[in-house]
This record gives sequence, C-alpha cells and structure tokens, in this order.
Amino acid sequence: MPRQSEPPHDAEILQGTLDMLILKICALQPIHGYGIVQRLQQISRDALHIRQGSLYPALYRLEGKGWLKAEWHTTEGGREAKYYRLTPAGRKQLEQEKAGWNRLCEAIALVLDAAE
Amino acid sequence: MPRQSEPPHDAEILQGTLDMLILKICALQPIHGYGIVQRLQQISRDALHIRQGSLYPALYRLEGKGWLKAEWHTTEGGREAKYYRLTPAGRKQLEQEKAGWNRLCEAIALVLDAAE
DNA sequence: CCGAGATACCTTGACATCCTAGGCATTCTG
DNA sequence: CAGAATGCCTAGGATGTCAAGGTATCTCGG
Repeated sequence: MPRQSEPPHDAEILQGTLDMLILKICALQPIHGYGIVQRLQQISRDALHIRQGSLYPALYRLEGKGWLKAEWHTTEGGREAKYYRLTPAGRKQLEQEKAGWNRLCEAIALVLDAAE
Repeated sequence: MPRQSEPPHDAEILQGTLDMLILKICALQPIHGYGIVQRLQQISRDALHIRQGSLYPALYRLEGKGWLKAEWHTTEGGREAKYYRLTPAGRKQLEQEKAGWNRLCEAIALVLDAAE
C-alpha cells in the first residue's frame, strides 16, 4: 500500500537557504535525516519545513562537498539511522553562508524600506 | 562586434526574491527595465544586481499576472522605453510578498540563533 | 566624423534546486 | 494485526536564474 505522502505545505524553503539551514541543524548536534526535518520544524515554530525529496539530495550534496560527514548509528528506538555531523570545512561554510544571508537581508531591507 | 557582456557577479539574487524586488522598485515610480537594474543597484548600495537575462522574463511574467502594467514613453534621453507601473493587484501582491519575507526572516533567525 | 561606450530592448539554452509522488523496511501502538 | 510513525531513498517535472548572445539608437571624445 502506498504510504501516506506528506501533506501539501505552502511554506516553501527559499532557494539557497536549504543548505544553510541543514548545516546549522547539524551543527547543534549529530542528527539523522528524519530528525533534521522535525528539529527544523520545532525550532522554527512550524514556519519551515523541509520535504524529504529535498532533504536527501541536499544531504548527499553537502556530504559530497565535505561539509557533512555521515555515520550509521542506532537510534533510541533501536533502529539504524545515518547521523550527520558538521565537519570543520562545514563550519566554515556555515559561517560564510550566514554572513551572506545577513548581507542579503540588509540589502533587501534597504530596498523594501526605500521611499520614493 | 559582440557587445561587452555583463561582468560576472557573485551577488546572486535569491530565488523568489526577484519578483518582490522588482515590484518594489516599480512601486516607487514608473520605470523602464534598464532603469530597474540601476535603481536597485543604487538603493541597495551595490549589494544587489539583476541580470538582464533574469529581468526581462520576470517583467514579462509579472505583467502577465497583472501585477505590472507597461506603457511606451520617451525617456529623458529621447529614446523609446517601456515604463512599468504597479497595478493595484501588484500592490497587494507586494504586501503579501513582504509579509512572507518577514516571516521567513524571523523563522531563519530563530534557527540561526538556536543554541544547542 | 567615427568609433567606443552607454542606453534600451529582447531571446535562447544550460543548469541548479526544489517539489510531487512515489517505493521499501522496520518498529511502535491501539 | 492493521495502521501510523520512523527511517532510508529515487525519478521526473516545474521553475527560476544565469551566461551569452543579438539589435538599435544616442552621446561624446579624439
């Protein structure tokens, strides 16, 4: 039987912010993919939600760039899960992305606040 | 001779913010495409830059949705140019996009500020 | 007066990223 | 025991942005 798919959700992740968010969540503590989705939702008070279809390719991408490192461990529930941890390079990348994000926010604020 | 193409620029516009920025610029006063690029650059203090290859499809899209209305006028330089003006529907859309942007910023701030 | 650069419009094709929609296997719960 | 929750993954399509080009007019320095 087809599994119940995720309900439609209008809270799109802005293109380009996904990597930063994942890196940040992983920076808090090693965590597995499924947990990232929940943690993000919890921290952002349900404002942000990553789809699994976006998450796993992103994790694969981030691991390929050397920003995350994965290890299989057993969850509290006694199940095998892939735990992702931030590498030093990942930490550096996260800092850069945060800086870029802040610059962007300031720039956009300038525009949005501009009066004729 | 091939025209000098725009220099590579690392200030990417975050996907999804382009429409909002264009709407806002047009809200200040009717303006033509080429002017939008300059105005945005000026207001954002060179932090944001729209490529022409992104701009014109976006303008076409926004006009199609009824958020912008275009009229041909003569510029100060005595040249024909297409002036874009925000429609009432566009103003509403702009408000919505601003609200969404603020929500997103707050949510991301929550995540980025989260301590283990 | 002529060539370069600025102004002004536009299109095409490539590419990355995200979403929809699925699939599979295990464990917990009613 | 059935179904929900937990956990992993993939394929395909839609969308938006960028790089790179094309056309034409106007202005200004040499």
